Amino acid sequence: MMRLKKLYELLFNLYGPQNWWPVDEEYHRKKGTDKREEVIIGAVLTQNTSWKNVERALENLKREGEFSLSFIREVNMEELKRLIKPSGFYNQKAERLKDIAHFLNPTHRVKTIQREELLKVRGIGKETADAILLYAGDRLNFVIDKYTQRFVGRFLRIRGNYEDLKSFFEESLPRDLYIYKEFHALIDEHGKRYCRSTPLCGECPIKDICLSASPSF
DNA sequence: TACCAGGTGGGAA
DNA sequence: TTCCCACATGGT
Repeated sequence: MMRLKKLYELLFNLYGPQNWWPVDEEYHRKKGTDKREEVIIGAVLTQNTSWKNVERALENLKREGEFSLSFIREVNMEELKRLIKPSGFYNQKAERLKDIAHFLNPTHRVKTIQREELLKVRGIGKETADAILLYAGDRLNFVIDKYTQRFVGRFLRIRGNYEDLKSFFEESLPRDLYIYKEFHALIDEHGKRYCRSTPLCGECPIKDICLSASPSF
């Protein structure tokens, strides 16, 4: 079986660095806000939503509000819903953002918070928790999403639940933050281009190493 | 028109 | 435990 690290290198050579998580560095420099809070807000807004729609919501927040948890805490609920509306599921997401913003107050710093604590917050599931820990907290937590499950299912014939796959990646890869961040983003990029739910295997540039001749999911 | 997108929580089986 | 559904906007 092709080693995971080799697969990472293959995708990296194919697509180049993805530089996730995208944040507006200049905005945070000027405003003196914490870019990690933009990651947290984006992680909730992107739940089952295309990033394009999340960007619209983030633009609204930038224009009429602020990328900060203190803003989320203070803003009126109806106003928050209006701002994040383009990202869909805005009723739930507004409530979740409020919950998270109150939970991640200054006594709970992202750099030291435990995964189990994050998972207790309503609206933070495993994927969102790991995305926050990895991209906002620089913690070695590999993020598993639908693309990742599809990818290892097809390319490596490996299936399992969230924790199984997370352990597989974490035990197989070097403990390197850059690789964790890039590999997850690269898998998503490949998933968007070719390894879709209805895959474009004929056009896939790495179909030769795929173990799935007839993808079933 | 139908499907999908950087998921989660809750209830039924 | 596993499966199914609601949650909602916007692109293809």
